[in-house]
Amino acid sequence: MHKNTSKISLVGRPEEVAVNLLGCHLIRQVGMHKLMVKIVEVELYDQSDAASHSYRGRTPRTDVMFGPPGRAYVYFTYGMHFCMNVVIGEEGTGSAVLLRAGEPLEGIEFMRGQRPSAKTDTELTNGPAKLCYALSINKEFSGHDLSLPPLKLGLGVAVSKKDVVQTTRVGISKDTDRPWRWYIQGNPYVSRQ
DNA sequence: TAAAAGATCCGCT
DNA sequence: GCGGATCTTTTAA
Repeated sequence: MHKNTSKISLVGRPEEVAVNLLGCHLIRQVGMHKLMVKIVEVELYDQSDAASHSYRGRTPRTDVMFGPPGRAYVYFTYGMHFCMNVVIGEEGTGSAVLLRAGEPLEGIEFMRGQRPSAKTDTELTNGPAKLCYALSINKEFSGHDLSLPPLKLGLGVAVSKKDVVQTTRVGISKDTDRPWRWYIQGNPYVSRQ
């Protein structure tokens, strides 16, 4: 069995940091509603990576990627969607982990209200932008410290290595061969098995 | 100042 | 499976 550390490690070998975010909880407070998901799919992006926003260095948008670990990096894409990352690595390092999918644990009714186009519950949070809609996360959260409400990262249940699949990333056109996507095998909320 | 690309989602076929 | 929606960010001229 794997030991469950008392603290989420966000510095160290980036691949390890990324895979260890699987099973962690993301907790969002919206007024009286408490929402919680388990992270089931992640992707790693870093400075050496042509697919990463940090590849060309620090810009106004990517500034938080180079900031201290444990903050949210939220960006607006395709003219209509938000995606959320967890900034990792020491300050000055442009690396982050994209949260691509989650499994609702609490507040699923609120999430249904946030996702009117979802025909089934799995469609609530089985994609990076869907996750942001379900949890009501927008650009205002970019730079937010994830140890504080109303958006927190919490320890979940440790995921066994044998339940983790490692593969290439989704939706990118550069550095497509990097095996920097991880997901929990068989979890129905994974965007693409 | 302009132009292109983009870590996606949805509806339609 | 495919294409349209829609607009911020970045880069180049």
